[in-house]
Amino acid sequence: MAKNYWLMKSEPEEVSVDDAIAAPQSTVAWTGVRNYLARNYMRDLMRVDDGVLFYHSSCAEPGIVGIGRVASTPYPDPTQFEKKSKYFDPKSKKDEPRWQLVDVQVTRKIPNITLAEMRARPELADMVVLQKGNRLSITPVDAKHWKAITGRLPKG
DNA sequence: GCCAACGTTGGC
DNA sequence: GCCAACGTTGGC
Repeated sequence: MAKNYWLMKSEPEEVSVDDAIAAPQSTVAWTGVRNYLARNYMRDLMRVDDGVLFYHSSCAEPGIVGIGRVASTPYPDPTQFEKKSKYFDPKSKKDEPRWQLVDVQVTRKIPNITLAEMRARPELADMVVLQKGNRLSITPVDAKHWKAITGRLPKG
């Protein structure tokens, strides 16, 4: 089965690429997704070893700051059951969890490919994340876009 | 802080 | 099932 590729947004004030790299195995559980389409991508379409573009959002310089991989099969997001969490979902049942997530492992940090830089590159113009009105925190990435982005990174 | 875009909720 | 109101995202 061919690999799929994904762009996953994280607010650096919550989980930055450095936070992820500092975590055990440089791996973090992708908690807090509360959008059904984004959930469905994780639950139904992601496979272990799919490629991940780690994106910083809601910050001074939004952009792609790391490369990673899907590091687990889907499982229930624990924060949906934590009453003190801002991601608590009172409608979710333990025996029928509403929100699923995957683990993401960051394999390397890269110099920020900013949103402005992405928009300036014609070969990236039809990336889902760049489309007008897109707000999804997880979007699929075409293999051609993955190659265009990862194919011209500095060594390291 | 503003606001465009879009998802969710709830009354009917 | 419709749709107005409301909430959230996220760039600027």
